[in-house]
Amino acid sequence: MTIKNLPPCPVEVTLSLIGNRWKCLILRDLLSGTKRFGELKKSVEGITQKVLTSNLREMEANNLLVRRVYAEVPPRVEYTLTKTGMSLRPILEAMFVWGSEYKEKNQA
Amino acid sequence: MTIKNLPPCPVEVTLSLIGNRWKCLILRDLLSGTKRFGELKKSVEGITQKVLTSNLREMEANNLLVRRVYAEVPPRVEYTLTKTGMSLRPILEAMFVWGSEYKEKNQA
DNA sequence: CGGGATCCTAGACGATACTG
DNA sequence: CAGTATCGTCTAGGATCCCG
Repeated sequence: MTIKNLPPCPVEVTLSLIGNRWKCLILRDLLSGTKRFGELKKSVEGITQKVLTSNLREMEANNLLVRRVYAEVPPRVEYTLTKTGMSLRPILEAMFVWGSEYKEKNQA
Repeated sequence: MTIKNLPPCPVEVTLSLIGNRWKCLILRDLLSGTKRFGELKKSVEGITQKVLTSNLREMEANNLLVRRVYAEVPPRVEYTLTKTGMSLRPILEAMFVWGSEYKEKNQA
């Protein structure tokens, strides 16, 4: 998926950028602020480093987040949402709200 | 994914039910009202009947839609969102809004 | 028309080892 | 610590055929 040549339907545009489980969860965890690679690996339950890396790279390429490398030993790499990435918050919030209500109804 | 035993995080709950491209698109097309199988197959661009069927079955099992079969020849099968399915509208709307803005910025 | 049954493939994902 | 590299697995999805 190039950053150009987007689908005609806006919903599909969104799906092409965050239309997978992992990206949504990464997004969820970065909305509260900058995080290191290792922190994300812990908070995004069940993800492997390979998959985490590839998803982060794609999101970086799509301008949803920035990757900042610090020349230290041991190395430190931090990920921060861009303004564009931050603007996805309403979607995640809607998902949070709906999920909460669904849980309440179907599990309580 | 059983309807019980939901993930702790509400966002993950939502993802477990509509966390794939096809379900979101099916949802998008059913929000405007009841549709027949063949109509969905056309409007959900690129989906095969097998994948459409399996996704519809899962969404039915999760109580997001109802399947109504009419004893006619040729057969007619209609799909309608339940109240729960309808309640996902805000998520899809948020995706629509974000996708529109992203397109405008990155393609215009 | 709306599937079910079958077979097959690509790509997503996991596991492990290695490194600057 | 945060990766890259390699290999293996597995399943979502595609293609095709058939049927009530």
